[in-house]
Amino acid sequence: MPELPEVETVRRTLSPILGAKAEKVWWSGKNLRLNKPFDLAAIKEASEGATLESVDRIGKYLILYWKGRKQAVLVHLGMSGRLRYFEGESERPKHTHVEWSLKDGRILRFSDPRRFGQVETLQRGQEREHASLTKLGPDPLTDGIDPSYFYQGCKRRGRSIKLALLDQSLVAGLGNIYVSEALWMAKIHPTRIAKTLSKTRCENLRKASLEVLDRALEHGGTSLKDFVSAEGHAGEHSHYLWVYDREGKPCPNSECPGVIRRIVQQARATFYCPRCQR
DNA sequence: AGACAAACCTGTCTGC
DNA sequence: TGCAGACAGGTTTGTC
Repeated sequence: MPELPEVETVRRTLSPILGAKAEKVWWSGKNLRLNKPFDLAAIKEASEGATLESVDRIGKYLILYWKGRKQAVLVHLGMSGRLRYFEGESERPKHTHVEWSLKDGRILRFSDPRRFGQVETLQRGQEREHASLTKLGPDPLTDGIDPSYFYQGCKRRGRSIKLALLDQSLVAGLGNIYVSEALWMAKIHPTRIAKTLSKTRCENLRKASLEVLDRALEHGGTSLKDFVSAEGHAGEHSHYLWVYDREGKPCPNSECPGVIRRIVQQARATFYCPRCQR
């Protein structure tokens, strides 16, 4: 489901529960990503009895900081994960895996049908040292993307630009939807080898990536299916997508007579205009 | 380094 | 209506 704009939307919409105290942590008993053993004791140690102080985001990862705790809670939504709060008593939705009962009566829940998500702990102040975050590139929103870093990064990659952007090591946060969108905006063909891009075209792509993420964020993210904010609202950006999931439709560039095509790269769908992307 | 496949898991949609 | 198969927003792991 969620790429950077969706995860950032969740982060922002969690603000109403900042300052709330977690009374009790509940776990479904099922493991999450890669069936790694879920460490309930660690999650309790990081959050139970503590006040939610802040929520940060790096790439597609959320970090929940609880007051006075050395460990923070790291959350990744995978494909179908949701992190949202509920007002008062309510029936536990299917596929809920972690639940924080808050002292004010609300409940924070992580649910994830496919269980590709992740909930674990990491050391406060050493976030980037955590195994999941160590290989991530800069976060486009909080770190920005330095033009020469981005150009040099492309220069070092001998694979297609689609795959280079999808890999989180160059830039953290772009996923399958927004990579297609950014490449369309920059008029770059998805199979083009990253290192063959000129400095100018890299710069266009860098700017396009930032703009695509900003635009999606303004619309509260893209909900193709599962995604909802922490308040339970779907995002509106699916109505504004240029190429993603639009195979056979005309290129949104009114000057261009092209038709959107779908190809598969590394077992993942890519959408592009064969006419204006080179 | 990178290509490629498979793995993790469930839900939903398509075609016969 | 039923069933098999394909596919889905992500990441990791292993082999070549």
